[in-house]
Amino acid sequence: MSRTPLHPTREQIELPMVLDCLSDPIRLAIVYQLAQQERVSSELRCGDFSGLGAKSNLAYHFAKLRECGLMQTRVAGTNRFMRLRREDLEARFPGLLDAVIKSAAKDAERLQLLAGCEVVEAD
Amino acid sequence: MSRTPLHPTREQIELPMVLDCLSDPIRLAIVYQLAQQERVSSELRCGDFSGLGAKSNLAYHFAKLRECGLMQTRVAGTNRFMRLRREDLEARFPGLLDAVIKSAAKDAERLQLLAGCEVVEAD
DNA sequence: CCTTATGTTCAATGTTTATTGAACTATTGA
DNA sequence: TCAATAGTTCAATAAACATTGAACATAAGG
Repeated sequence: MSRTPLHPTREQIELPMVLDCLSDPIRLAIVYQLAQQERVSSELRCGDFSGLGAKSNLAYHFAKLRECGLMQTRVAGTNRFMRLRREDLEARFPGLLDAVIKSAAKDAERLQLLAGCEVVEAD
Repeated sequence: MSRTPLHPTREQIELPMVLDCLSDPIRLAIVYQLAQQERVSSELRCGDFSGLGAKSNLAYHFAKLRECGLMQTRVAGTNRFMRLRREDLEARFPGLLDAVIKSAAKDAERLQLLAGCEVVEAD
């Protein structure tokens, strides 16, 4: 397995790529779940999203989320911890991420955003 | 030419479709141009976007923008007038459209948003 | 009428996309 | 050292997408 993957710099983050990333229901669910969890911890493992699909498909979506600058991946042992790049996104596109997450929250059931993912309390 | 095309009701507007629509550079440019023009007039003709591509390709993008609920089309003679469905979008996804348009404005040159479209003063 | 202007629709093309299962890599812990 | 765990990568597939030009429909103006 390669080392920690490449991420775009803040300046390299592009609006169309970000919007396209967020337009996929699975990726939107990943981002939403990360945002929900933020009050508890800013990071989640890949495995915490297993309710959203098969491992290899999730890896594909994780890669897209990384490439467009929405997420950071940190390697720790056999785990990868993901977090939203809130500050970078806020710097590039003020208010955008929040607006999307709030919009998603409004439609949470319609979007089946929480399919199979109980939000776990940190210990 | 068929009569005024179908538009989704406010409640039928879906977040992923809206984001996907806005993720295409040409459609983003159309929305941006409509938003810029709003201070002068809330409507633009299809032909006003001819700087963005070939007619048939634009018609394709117009259809997408209509189907996802971002635009309204009004038929008047041989012209079609388009306007942003601001109120419906604000009701469904508060703050989202503004955040996207502001983000686009920030990157206007990078996105080549105004390619071939001088904003015309109303008379 | 006939012509012109405005858009849409259609068919064809090539590209990108999401999804799957299998193979692979790397790390942990027994 | 061996097995189990966590993720990624690859190849294959089917579906969706953007783009083009030609054909079409409709309305306006001479």
